[in-house]
Amino acid sequence: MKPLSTMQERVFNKLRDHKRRTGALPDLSAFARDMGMHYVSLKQHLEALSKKGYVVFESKGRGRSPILDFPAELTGIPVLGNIPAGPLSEAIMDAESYLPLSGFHEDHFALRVRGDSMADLIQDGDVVLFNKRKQPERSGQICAVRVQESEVTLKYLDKTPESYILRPHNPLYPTVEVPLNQVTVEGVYLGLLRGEVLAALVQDRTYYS
Amino acid sequence: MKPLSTMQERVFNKLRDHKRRTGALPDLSAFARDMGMHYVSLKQHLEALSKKGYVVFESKGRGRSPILDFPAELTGIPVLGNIPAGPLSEAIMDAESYLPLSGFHEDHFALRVRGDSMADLIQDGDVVLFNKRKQPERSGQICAVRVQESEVTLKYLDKTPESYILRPHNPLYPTVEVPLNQVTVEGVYLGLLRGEVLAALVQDRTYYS
DNA sequence: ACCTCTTACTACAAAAACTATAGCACGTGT
DNA sequence: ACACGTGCTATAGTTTTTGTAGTAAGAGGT
Repeated sequence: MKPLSTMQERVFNKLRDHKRRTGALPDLSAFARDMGMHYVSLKQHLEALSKKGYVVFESKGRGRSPILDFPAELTGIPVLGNIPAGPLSEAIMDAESYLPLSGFHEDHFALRVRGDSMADLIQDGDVVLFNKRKQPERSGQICAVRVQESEVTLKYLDKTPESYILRPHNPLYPTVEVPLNQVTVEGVYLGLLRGEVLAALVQDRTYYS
Repeated sequence: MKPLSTMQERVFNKLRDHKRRTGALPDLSAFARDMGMHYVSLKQHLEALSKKGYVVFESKGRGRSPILDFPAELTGIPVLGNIPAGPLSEAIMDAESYLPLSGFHEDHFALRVRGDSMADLIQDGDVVLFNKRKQPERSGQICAVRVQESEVTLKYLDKTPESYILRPHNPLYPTVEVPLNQVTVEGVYLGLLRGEVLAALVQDRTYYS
């Protein structure tokens, strides 16, 4: 992503603050006044931000309110198809879609579950929401864990002084014990979505007249 | 809910159509042209609709775009705490909250599940989405069913020539067979939400400047 | 020296939205 | 019969936002 100039970054930050405070985005004129900046200057900055992909900005003509918003990649929670070997940040780069869940964002990601190691609690195809910053504090929390360099899997996680115990919900799968240093906790379970709910949320946000 | 006059209803329907077609709501002027109606007339109709609770309409002053939207009760899916005895339509009246899931609406409702008859597939506290118009077409679909005048429960539903078989997922609960005329299928399972996802969606929509 | 990007301004034009006011038509109540 | 309110429509004028065009100065790279 292209770097921002000083003013562009100030505009972008103020815009993000406004969205957090009020939930919506301001008028251009009001916003320009707020920034102590001329309307035309602000517009130029927004056009630059739009060209660089930081905002969605689309003028609609004289007198008409323009479209101004953040792109889904910046406000939605990334939904990952599967998490292959490699760092999590890389998988987040090519998310298959984004969930527009306000309140969450920076510390969260979602995973479309493959397999049934947590069945029947979590089904194949469910989209599970995780916090990627927190470490599990209680024993028995569901976590997205990576053993050494393998794929990420979903398990109940128990901690002993020198190892993690990875416990599936499905009794057909084995419980395994792994030394602490071989385990990376990629995220702590927060909730899930199943079925047609997904289609309603994972809409690409298209903009209309 | 107060009745609408001829013109008010036409405005309301056209507004709903526009929202369905384009996803957003139109400018007042453009919309008035579309209706072959004067701007001021349209505004009066919208004010009347607003007073009767059919739309949210808030003027912001000259030159400023007004706020125009449907209230959550009309676009969101009602989430029912529990479904007591009595008709479903009555329970929908006092929904505890609404899920803003675009695409769905009129034929759907959600239920906050109590009990664990479908555990571990569906947990206590999950919010399950249903279609209330469709009847189950395949055997073994999960449905919200009411036996005679009792509370609504969640079960797998199988149909025989003269009875329904209500099968729980949890083996601790009994499978029961009930004559056709004693069973009402209130809804067919579509999907579910679990955990903190709910807090992010079930926000009351407040409107800002 | 030349070009591009960033930043900023002035002046003007177009559209949307609001206000005030007024004219009909159609009831209801007195 | 009359006044009154309600629903619906329209005209004229005001304010605000938004957009367009053109100008200009400074930074940085080629």
